[in-house]
Amino acid sequence: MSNPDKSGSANRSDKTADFETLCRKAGLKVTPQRLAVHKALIESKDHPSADMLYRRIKNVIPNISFDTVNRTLLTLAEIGAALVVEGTGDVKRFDGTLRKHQHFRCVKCKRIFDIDHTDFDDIPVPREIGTKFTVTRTTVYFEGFCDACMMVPHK
Amino acid sequence: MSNPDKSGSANRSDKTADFETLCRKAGLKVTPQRLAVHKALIESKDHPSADMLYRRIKNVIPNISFDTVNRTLLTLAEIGAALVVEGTGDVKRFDGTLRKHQHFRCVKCKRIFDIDHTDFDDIPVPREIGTKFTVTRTTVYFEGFCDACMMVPHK
DNA sequence: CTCTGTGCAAACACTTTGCAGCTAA
DNA sequence: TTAGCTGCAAAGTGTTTGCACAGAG
Repeated sequence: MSNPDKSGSANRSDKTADFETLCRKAGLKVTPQRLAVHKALIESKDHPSADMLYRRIKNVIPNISFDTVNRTLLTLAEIGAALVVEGTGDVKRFDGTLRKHQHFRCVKCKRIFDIDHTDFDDIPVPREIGTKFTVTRTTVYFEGFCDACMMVPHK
Repeated sequence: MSNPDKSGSANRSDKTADFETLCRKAGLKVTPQRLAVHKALIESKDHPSADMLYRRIKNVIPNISFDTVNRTLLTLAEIGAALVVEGTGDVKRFDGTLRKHQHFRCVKCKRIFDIDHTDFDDIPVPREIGTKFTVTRTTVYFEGFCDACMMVPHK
C-alpha cells in the first residue's frame, strides 16, 4: 500500500506524459483542467463518479466547474484514457427472465440482449473474493456494438 | 408471435399463478397493478426500463401511475420475481485503471472494488455472440454485499 | 490569430418521498 | 376492519445543452 508503484511500467509523471501524447494524437488540447482530471482519476482507487472527482479536484483548481470535470471524463473515456464501469450511467433496466443467463449491451443504442451460453452459467467465485465479499451474483457481461449500430458510422 | 408459449416449462397462467403464490408468501397483496406489471415484464424481451413498461401497461390499465409501475418493479426485484440488469441504475462511475481486471459491486453501499483474477482476463467471446455483435469488452462481474455492509442488518 | 475548451446557467430526465384515499384479505 | 397499496405531487439528484469568454497551439 505504501509502495508507490508495483505495476513495473510507468510512474505518475510517465502516465501524465503518456496522457499528453494521447491527447495530442487525438487532436485534443492539453489544458490544466484535463491534466488535473486525469491525475485525480488515476490516483483514485474507488471508481469515482464525476461528482466525487469534482470535489477532489476543486482542492487543486478551486474554480474548476463540475461540467468541465464531467465532460473531460467522458472525453477520456472516448480516447481510451479512462473506462466507464460496466453498466453504470444507464437508467434501471429490468429483466423478467430468472433463468441463468448473460447480457450483451450495445453502448450505442443501449439495447440489452440476452446471451445463453451455458459455459458461463457456473463461473466459480474465486476464494479470495468469496472470503471478503458475499457474492449474490456472478455474470459474464459483454459490451460493444449491435449489428444495427455497426452499420451506421459511429459518432 | 401467435404461438403462445414455447418455453416448455410453464405457460403464462402458470407463471402468473406462481407469482401470486410468491406474493402471498412474501406477505404482499395481489393487486391488478402488480399482476399487470409482472405480466408485462415477463412478456418483454428487451429489458425495459420502468418508463418503457409504464407506457406498455397504460394500454391495459390506462390510469395506472408511473410510480406504481416503478415501485412494483423494485418490489419484484426484492422478492426475486425480477432482476435488475447488472450495474444499471447507478450514476456513471469511472475507472482510470486500464489494465484488464474485474469488478465487484456492493449493492448496498454502491462501492466498486477491483478484482484481479487473471483466470478471468481472457474469457473468449463465444462464436454465436461474436458473429452477431462487435464485442469491445468482456468482463466477469460480481455483485453482492461487501464486508462492511454484511455487518449491519440489510434493509 | 483561430478554434477548442471552460465556466455558468438553464433545461432535462430519472428517481425518491410523503401523504390521503382506496382496496385486498 | 385494517394494513398495505395506489395515485398524485413535489423535491432531489444526476446529466445534457447552449453560449460567451478565455486560453492552447
